[in-house]
Amino acid sequence: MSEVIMSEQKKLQELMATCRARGVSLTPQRLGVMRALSARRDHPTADQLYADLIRQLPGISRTTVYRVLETFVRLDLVRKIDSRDSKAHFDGDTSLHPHLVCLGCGRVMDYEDRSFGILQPPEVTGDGFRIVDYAVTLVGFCEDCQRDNIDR
Amino acid sequence: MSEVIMSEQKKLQELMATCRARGVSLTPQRLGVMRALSARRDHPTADQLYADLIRQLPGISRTTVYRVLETFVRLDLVRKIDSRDSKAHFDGDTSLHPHLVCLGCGRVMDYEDRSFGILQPPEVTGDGFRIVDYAVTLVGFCEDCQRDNIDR
DNA sequence: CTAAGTGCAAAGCATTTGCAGGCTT
DNA sequence: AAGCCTGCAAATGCTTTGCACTTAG
Repeated sequence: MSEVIMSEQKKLQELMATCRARGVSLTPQRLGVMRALSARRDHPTADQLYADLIRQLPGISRTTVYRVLETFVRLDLVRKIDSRDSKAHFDGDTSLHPHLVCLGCGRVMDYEDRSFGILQPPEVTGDGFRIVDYAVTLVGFCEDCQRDNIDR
Repeated sequence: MSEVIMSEQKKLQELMATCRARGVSLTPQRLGVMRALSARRDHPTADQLYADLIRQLPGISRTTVYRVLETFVRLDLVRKIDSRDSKAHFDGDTSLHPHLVCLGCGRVMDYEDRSFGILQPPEVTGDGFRIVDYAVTLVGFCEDCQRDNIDR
């Protein structure tokens, strides 16, 4: 728990610093989205964040959540993750680490071993493709979905 | 070129064998989709395949392309790939290998070194997540998109 | 023959956009 | 005050679905 709180505080400070440095407004919506994202240890979709936020920030719109997340990605505060459920998921931890994607419920989580799948791709491949990033995704079924036997 | 032809032939034979074995119909549409997919060495979207097919199989519908691909995935003839462009891409090679995803044009291709990123994830993680598959995706810009300087 | 497969049109979702009004700096 | 942000509603784009017709086996 203290870990989550810690990173939440740190993340909010990072947001404030970045807004100042990059000259973007620090709005209650942006603060709220960052807080909502940091409060979870899974990697939620825009809509899940909207559902979380509507309680604390009544009147916030889905559109704003999408736009704020887009801004955060542009500012390198948040990483957008491709999942298998045709929804974008978001991770407040922008460092490179492997993810678990559940085929049952669509949840995206961190894999416990953060050093797993550390690769050294070349900057440029033999056919001239310039590599700027990579992702390692472990796919399967989370504990809950195994129990529920919802194997899709 | 002979490689592509080879794998196309092999793939069509695999399709026929699988249809027989699993009791599903071998329709011209299914044959066409498999041929269209095998004819490319990138990993196209359903819509790209539809565009390729409309010439050889006038009258084929987009819906059918989607449905045929879904069937192929179910029959393990084709693998569905998550990309970054919010479109599903399809790969006739179902074996595990790394992909290149271009942020410029959205193209998905094979990475030349097929043994790159071979990992040994555990069957079950410490928190009970059962791993059944994984993906290694290298993200960047293909040669064409570097030339065009379309860096989005 | 008959179940499986196809085509069409319409629906379904996640996400984006245009625009008018509101809020940060 | 000035422009960035937000909210609403409508639009977009990929994909799926309902239904009647067709075709493979």
